[in-house]
Amino acid sequence: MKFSATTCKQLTKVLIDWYHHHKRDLPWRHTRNPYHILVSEVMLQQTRVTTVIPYYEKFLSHFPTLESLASAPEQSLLRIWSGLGYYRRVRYLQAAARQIISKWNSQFPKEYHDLQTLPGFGEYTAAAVSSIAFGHKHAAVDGNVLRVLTRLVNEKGNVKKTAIRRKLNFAAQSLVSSVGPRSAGTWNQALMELGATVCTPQNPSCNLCPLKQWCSSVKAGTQCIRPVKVRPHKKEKMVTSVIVCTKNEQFLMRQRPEKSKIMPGFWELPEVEGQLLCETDLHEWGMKQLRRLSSFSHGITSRIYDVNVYIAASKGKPLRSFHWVPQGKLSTIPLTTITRKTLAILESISPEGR
DNA sequence: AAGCCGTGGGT
DNA sequence: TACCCAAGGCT
Repeated sequence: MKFSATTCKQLTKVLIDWYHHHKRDLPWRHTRNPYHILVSEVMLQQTRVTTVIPYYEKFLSHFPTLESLASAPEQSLLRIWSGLGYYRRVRYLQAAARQIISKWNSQFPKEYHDLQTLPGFGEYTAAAVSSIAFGHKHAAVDGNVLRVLTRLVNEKGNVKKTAIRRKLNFAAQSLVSSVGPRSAGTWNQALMELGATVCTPQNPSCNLCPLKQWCSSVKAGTQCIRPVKVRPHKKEKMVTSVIVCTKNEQFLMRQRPEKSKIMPGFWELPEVEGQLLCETDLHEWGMKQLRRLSSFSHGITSRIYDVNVYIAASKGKPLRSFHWVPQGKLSTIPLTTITRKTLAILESISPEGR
């Protein structure tokens, strides 16, 4: 499982050379600012590069420094992050910024073990930041690297298991240890780039791969069945109804509670489980049903929602938990994606707002 | 350790 | 359509 010192030297040199010729031009590859690199790493967690790019630019234009992030109101954080998903990430990011200022005297920690004490920093992010921003030799093992290494050594175990992870982490560490001084970040990114563009989950381009000569899977012809995948649970189907209730250019909305497990602090239109069949519930909410407009599909983690959109009219006093939000204020508060999709449908039907 | 946390794009 | 994800971390 362990590569020889000679193999490590050759393999890393070949891949780093390949990287210099084939790397994509990405915004976070033009900076050495550890905070900016951190923002990119957090955004890229479980999120595609093409999705991240506009969010990265927008986020840094609003919060260009650790200090500006640390002092930002939570609502403005959530608003900028809205649509990117995994909203806990941005809360951890702000908590980390505040810790760096308070516990580290505003000096960005350079050591892997110091970085790992910060909220939102797991093994991967600590290794990525310490190597990319500071050149420290820690293996950043993400999903791409896991796949590349699995194929390289033709690992047939389940990469979700910690025992297998340990083996692959060990191989990754032996490789990063062999690169030249200050090249650890380049090496880690090269390995990830290979996984993202050549050693892809489906139909890997082995003919284009600079590591082909060392790849055990290519020798065995097993690259397409590595890594072995375990069947995830089927997504649970759900039905919900969103109610658009307007009055005087205002929308009836509520804010999700801070203790909510999902999307805490975000604003949303009134929503109930299932189809909206009778109007009696609506009356309690201070609404009366007018008509069903349309429906759309939206997935949230392990569930897939069939979202029905209804238009209702205001009638009497709304529940205390609801607020009238002026249309012009919608762009200043964090909205759930279901709410943004619903408002977009409305917009497409009557562009001027009603 | 396994399950949860979002989303949009590709097949 | 239904399924597969994409630079993970936390509980």
